Amino acid sequence: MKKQSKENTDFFVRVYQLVRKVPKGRVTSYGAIAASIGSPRAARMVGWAMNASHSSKEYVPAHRVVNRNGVLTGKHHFPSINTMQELLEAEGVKVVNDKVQAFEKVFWIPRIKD
DNA sequence: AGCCTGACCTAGG
DNA sequence: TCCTAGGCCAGGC
Repeated sequence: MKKQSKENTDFFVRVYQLVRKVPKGRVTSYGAIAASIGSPRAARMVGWAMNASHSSKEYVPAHRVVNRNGVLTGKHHFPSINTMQELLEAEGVKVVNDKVQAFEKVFWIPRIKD
């Protein structure tokens, strides 16, 4: 079953919808998202999708997406390198040295099923 | 159609 | 423990 629904949402779109489901004050990892969409090895693509997220009409909380180490690897891609951290802190996520504190606790496991 | 890039992840030295 | 190398998938040129 290669093709799924006619919607056949592109890889990017799938990521966007999933990231949008990330609750405030929580973060997730690229690999987790990739795995949730069915491509655990496409973690890189997730980041790429984030880069194109600005293309998405809907708002995508890319700041809630970090790498497996809980480090804000994508902070450099934000308007300001401090934007990502401030956004997270504004949501209650503590970030120190560009790294999410209590990452395990704030880590949110994405799931397609609502 | 082929080569390069990228906000990652895992493994080996 | 830090550094290097490879694989991975999709998009851009």
